[in-house]
Amino acid sequence: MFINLDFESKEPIYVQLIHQIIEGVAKKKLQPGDALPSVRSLAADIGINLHTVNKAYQQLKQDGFILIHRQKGVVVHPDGIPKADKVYKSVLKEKLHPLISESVCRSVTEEEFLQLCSQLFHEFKEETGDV
Amino acid sequence: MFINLDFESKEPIYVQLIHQIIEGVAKKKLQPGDALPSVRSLAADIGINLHTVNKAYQQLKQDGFILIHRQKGVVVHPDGIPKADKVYKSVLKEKLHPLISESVCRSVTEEEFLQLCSQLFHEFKEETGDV
DNA sequence: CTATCTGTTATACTCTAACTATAACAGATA
DNA sequence: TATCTGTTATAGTTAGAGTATAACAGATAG
Repeated sequence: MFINLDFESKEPIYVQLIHQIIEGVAKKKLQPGDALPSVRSLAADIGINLHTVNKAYQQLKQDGFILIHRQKGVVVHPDGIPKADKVYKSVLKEKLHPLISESVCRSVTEEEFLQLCSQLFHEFKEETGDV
Repeated sequence: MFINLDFESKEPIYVQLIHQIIEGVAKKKLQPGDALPSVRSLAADIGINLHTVNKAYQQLKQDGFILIHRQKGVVVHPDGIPKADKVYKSVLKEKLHPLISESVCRSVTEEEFLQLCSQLFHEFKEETGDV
């Protein structure tokens, strides 16, 4: 796998895991239907406990990113990732709020901020291995 | 004060405090030189411990938002808030990254995302009591 | 001078989240 | 039957968040 954790980070391991898997989906390294490692093998691979991996998987399942067949294993959701709904957008807004508020204080212009976001968006499009 | 905390939130109280004060500065409810309540009075006002307020203040001081005169009290930094430097922008980027990556997965278009940010930026300009 | 305000520091305690360590269970499959 | 899957349960450690007191040092108002 392409998982790369920072054990010194204040960001919990299972959150880092979630982010990296989502990033994998965004960059299409992981496509709908693709299999993910079992909780045990991924845990062993990274050198962490299986419960930590399981916690990440449960969260990803809850958010509609993956399907977990009891004996078949874990799979990126075959129907694709659920589109953003109002709840998601509301949460997104709450997460953006403090970032923008501090940016305003630090004299980051709206243009500059949007440009940064735009740049990040393009990071995904570039690495797309579209058919 | 305009402080409004959610004690049920997973977001630590001191972080909420930091965000709200920064938001106050961004909306110019708090201007450079303005006095902030003492750790004790704010703590009593909100109904929390003075150490929790102090933790928030220390962080804000570290980030250049406020000045703390040992006996005079706490003041919004008279010279204004330090402009965004490379470190800040790098951290900002790291915080935006997972948000954008999930948005991409959920089919939020770049335009839609930028529009949301833009909207948040305008929230601050609107409430500005500029001279 | 004294009382009272400020931030600061120190100690100690509770509670929760994160993470680990084992173990066991149940269903599928080779 | 052995082995793989996810799942559940129990138990332990560690760190962060928050609280509770107390005390110190400098400034200031009475």
